[in-house]
Amino acid sequence: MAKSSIRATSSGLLSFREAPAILAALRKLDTEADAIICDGHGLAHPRGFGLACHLGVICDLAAIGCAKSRLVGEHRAPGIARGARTPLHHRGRRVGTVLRTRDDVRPVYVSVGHRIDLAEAATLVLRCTTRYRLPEPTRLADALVSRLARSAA
DNA sequence: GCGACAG
DNA sequence: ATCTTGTCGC
Repeated sequence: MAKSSIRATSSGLLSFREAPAILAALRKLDTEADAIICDGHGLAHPRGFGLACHLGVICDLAAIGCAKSRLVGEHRAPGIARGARTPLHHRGRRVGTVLRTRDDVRPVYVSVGHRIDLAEAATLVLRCTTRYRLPEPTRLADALVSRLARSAA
């Protein structure tokens, strides 16, 4: 698909593409989830309601957005050390935290999804990133998907 | 009006 | 996201 046409107009609609599959997967879990760490944004969104918000409200669970890149907002560069952070603002509002999860790696964009505040969200992300840039749950999911994609070929 | 734009 | 080449570090 051309990167310019449909992709451009569908920006900010990640929820509508991925939420159905994610919800189906959550229903298959043997154990009940306590919180959801999303590979995408929460409040740091064009309409203030990203994937993490959708999933949190629908599942009535704590949810946080932990995106690999910026969608909206402005910020300064956080310090170079793990744990360093800087606020993300959009339209005069604090919508997230740009957090360095490892020394000298690109920071992640943390934002509130549902039933959790920004400080707690950042803390949880840090607790899940003792070893890699992205939260362990996200890494495990990515690894599983690429493994399945490989075996499907 | 044009470009930017989570994964 | 997906693909691909090249480099870096444990």
